[in-house]
Amino acid sequence: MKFQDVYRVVKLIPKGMVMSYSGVARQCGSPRSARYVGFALHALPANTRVPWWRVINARGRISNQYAPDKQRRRLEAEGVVVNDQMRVDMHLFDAEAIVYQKLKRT
DNA sequence: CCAATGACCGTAA
DNA sequence: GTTACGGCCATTG
Repeated sequence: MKFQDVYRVVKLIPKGMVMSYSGVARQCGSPRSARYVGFALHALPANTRVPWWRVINARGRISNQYAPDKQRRRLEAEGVVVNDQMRVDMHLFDAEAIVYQKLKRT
């Protein structure tokens, strides 16, 4: 599992949906590397086209400490509902199953 | 090479 | 619902 593996999976998250760090790690084939996913996203340049804002923690919370407001605005712009505690309902917006199907198809 | 470092997670109390 | 802790592992210095 490398940075590029993380980016490849994150790019498969559809607009208007989210995925947890651990979910991304699972779909990369390294289920225990959730922490590393955050490390990979942190390393992204500002102008990247990798949709890093669609990755939140497993409890549905925005845990980005660097640009939480930007992340929230981008999610809401796509139709993702973020409540006043920076939380998203993972039951409604989790894209892991969809990403899994996309990867399976290859 | 080795140790430290994370935008984390699951379990336990 | 909460806090605490150990495990995780590619990258970096």
